[in-house]
Amino acid sequence: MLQLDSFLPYRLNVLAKRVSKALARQYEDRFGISIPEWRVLAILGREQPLSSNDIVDRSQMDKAKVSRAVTALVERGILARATHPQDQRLLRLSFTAEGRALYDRVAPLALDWERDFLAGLTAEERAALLGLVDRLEKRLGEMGEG
Amino acid sequence: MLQLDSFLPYRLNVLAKRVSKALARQYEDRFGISIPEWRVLAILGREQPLSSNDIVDRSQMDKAKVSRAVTALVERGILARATHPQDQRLLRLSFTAEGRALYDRVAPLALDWERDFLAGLTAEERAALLGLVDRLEKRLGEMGEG
DNA sequence: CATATTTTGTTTCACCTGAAACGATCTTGT
DNA sequence: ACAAGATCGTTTCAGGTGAAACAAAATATG
Repeated sequence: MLQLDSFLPYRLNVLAKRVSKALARQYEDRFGISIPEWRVLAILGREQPLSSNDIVDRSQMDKAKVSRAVTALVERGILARATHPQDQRLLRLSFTAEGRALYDRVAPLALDWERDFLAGLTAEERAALLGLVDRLEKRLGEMGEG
Repeated sequence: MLQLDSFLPYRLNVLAKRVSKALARQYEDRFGISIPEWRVLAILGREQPLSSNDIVDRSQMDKAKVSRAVTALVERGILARATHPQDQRLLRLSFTAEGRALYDRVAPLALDWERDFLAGLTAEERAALLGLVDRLEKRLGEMGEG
């Protein structure tokens, strides 16, 4: 018998969607950034420059979505889009000065929200949760799911 | 510094999306059921009859999405849509015989997939994960998200 | 009672999404 | 060097999405 309360795919989806929406409220209106745009920024905040494909790999977004988010961010002067010297198919995406400044304002907001969200968990519980997420991702890989 | 690897909103979203897609592969082609339709079935599988609003509450889908999924399932003869005798605004949704038969074939598929997916976790880890999801959902409620 | 307000589910509309087609570039094999 | 094929990112297009407007029905208020 399928018990939805304990059916993990269902529970994960509901939780993830609520978290995404709640977090988006922190930056959408204030900075005019969509969820896909925020994801691009978050990934570039860690590592730069990256190609669109790199972002696709790291974000699990499809390449059309990444392309649109990148285009919007470039048009707003937040990202610089250069081409790779050795391979002109590849973009080399990085923050402009303005983009870096924006990221430096948005990222703390996101981290603050996360801290508040996780306030009820101990450090051990947080680590355990991340560890479980890691293992489940790995399991998906083993199962041949992308 | 925002470390995306340990940023839970990001990790949850990537995981949930992959899980949803992988699971959807189990039933989409074989039974012609979309993800929202499957969710409606899963909820009705546990409790019947329900109104559309009940399904909205239990699924975190918006009411337009539920309305469309229900309409499609009714048109396919999978759900019966009766009106409540005391309140004619309310639908009383339940499986037809065909719908019950379909559910009885799809649900085991979903459970099998989940079992395979969770094969690497001990029973304790699974319980811990569900417990954490519960608490995070509750936390979102406290934060006024929904 | 009469009317205002609320609740339920559908529909509209502008936007988002992703699979597939595409042009451009690079790589492989001969 | 050349053709065939792969890879990268953009664009197209058919369909999905959700906020808001809506109609129908119930409830609350004076």
